[in-house]
Amino acid sequence: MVNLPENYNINDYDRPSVAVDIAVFTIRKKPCETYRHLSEMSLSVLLIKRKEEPYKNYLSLPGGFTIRTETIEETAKRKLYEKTGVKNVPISLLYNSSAMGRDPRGWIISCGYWTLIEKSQAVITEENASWYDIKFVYGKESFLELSSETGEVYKVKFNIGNDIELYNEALQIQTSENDFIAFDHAEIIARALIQLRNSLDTPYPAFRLLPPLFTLTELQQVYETILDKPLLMANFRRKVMSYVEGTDEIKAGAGHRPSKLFTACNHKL
Amino acid sequence: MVNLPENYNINDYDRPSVAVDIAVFTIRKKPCETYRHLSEMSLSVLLIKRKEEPYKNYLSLPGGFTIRTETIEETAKRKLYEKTGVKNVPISLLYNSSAMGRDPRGWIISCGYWTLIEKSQAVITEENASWYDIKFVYGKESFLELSSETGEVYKVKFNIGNDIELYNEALQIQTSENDFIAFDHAEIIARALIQLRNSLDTPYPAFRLLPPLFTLTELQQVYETILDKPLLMANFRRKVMSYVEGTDEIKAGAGHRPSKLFTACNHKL
DNA sequence: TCAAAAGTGTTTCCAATACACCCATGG
DNA sequence: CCATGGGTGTATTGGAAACACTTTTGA
Repeated sequence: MVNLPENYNINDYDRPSVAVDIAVFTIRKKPCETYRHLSEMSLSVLLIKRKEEPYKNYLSLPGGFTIRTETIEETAKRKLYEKTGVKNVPISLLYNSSAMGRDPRGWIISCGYWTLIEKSQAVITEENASWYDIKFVYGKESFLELSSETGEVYKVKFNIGNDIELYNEALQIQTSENDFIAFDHAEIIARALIQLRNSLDTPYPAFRLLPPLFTLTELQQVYETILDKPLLMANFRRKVMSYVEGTDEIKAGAGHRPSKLFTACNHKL
Repeated sequence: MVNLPENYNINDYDRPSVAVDIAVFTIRKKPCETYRHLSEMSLSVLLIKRKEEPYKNYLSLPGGFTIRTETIEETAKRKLYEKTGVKNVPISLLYNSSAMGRDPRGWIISCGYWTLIEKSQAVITEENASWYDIKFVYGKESFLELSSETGEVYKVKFNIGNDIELYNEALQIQTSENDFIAFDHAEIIARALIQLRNSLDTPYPAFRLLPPLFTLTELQQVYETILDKPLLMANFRRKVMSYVEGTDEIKAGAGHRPSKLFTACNHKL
């Protein structure tokens, strides 16, 4: 039996607006260079050029405000559906962004999520939304590079400090010099990319970036694109072999030996 | 340059109250059985018997509402400080709980956190707050057992399904039969315990449950208590040796060979 | 014919595991 | 003395990494 306190009025208390922002990643194939070579892949994130203030014309993540009939995760999935047409995919919580002043409209906290979708499943209807290739560039000055098909290239400088005392990743995003990403979405993007990179213990996330039938080389390319480093084929195959199932189908006609097509399977041996 | 949209009024939109709830764990030593034996340890969680409606007299996690001058994490740390006097400890996000009807007072979402504190650092002033030993009990019917020093024993039934399709843990908490835990705090407690168990890749979390000087057997006992299984000493020592530093101090007078005292160190070799 | 990818086998190395053994204490 | 915990060494195992090798295709 649950009762309410007497004279309780929820409106007596100050309340924030609650929004979600979602970093949606996909894998795109670049055009083949020669008839022999496989097409390379690139990792891309969905960004929307804002048409409204605040941050008009800045790049932002898809998102929106939650409503009382939904859980926050349901809001994130609904927004994902509205922007991409993709349904029924898992979506992971990143962190809650709630620093004072993060949104000039007032007290608005944002729940940051990330997810992966197969590009062919997505229908991007919103005119201002498009895929931006994304990669970390390490060097004297590390940065995150976002590049559009139309040739725009944006750089987000960042520092990642591994503070063992805090037992989690301390990330500093520097966008003050060249502001082009709305709100604190640069940090959400960077954190999502770190999470994505750390998510490949099993190939399940990678399966979500590929069609139902795929070659093991395609799966390996997904890994190599996300991790940004080459892997040895023999070892990679041993690693994922227990998660995939061979089919009778063959992918041929590519200027070299045809390859067997595989499907994801849920029964790890 | 950031502008606001014209005629924008944040009060035009429906907003939830936002709260935090924190699962605070500690390790307690049970009394020694004989002069020879070491004292056993138990894992405990801090619970508060509510004095107010709703859920008056039910057990609940420490927590409270966020305010606009704090981040949500700062709210969680402030609430931790108010209930335990403990400051400057890391605190980890679990998940956001936001299902409709989770709080009878209205639209209230809760950000669930968890943390570890050393018992001797905590000063529990609130009269209705106390430590409850906690452990998973597996069997035909699995449940989570909470027991107080005064002899109260509460059981929370649960189902954990590993849904590979969702790539995360699906947890079903059943408290409908014997309701004694307020709100959805049973789920937060269970999820926090799962996170805690999965957090022992490195001994850093375990260090937070021990005083600055500890024996390797104490560290191993912390592991064994959290994981609820025995570990082999030789292997455990090799595993943690690169994370600890020996001191000249010795713990003697325990009815057996004295043991060296160690400290946590941050420079993993 | 041959470059490129598909696919397999072998060796090495490291870390987790299991287990055996000795040491030191104090009641 | 001896139960109990403190502490170390060694053999085994399994998986990751590195590398060598063969097969198959289509322009």
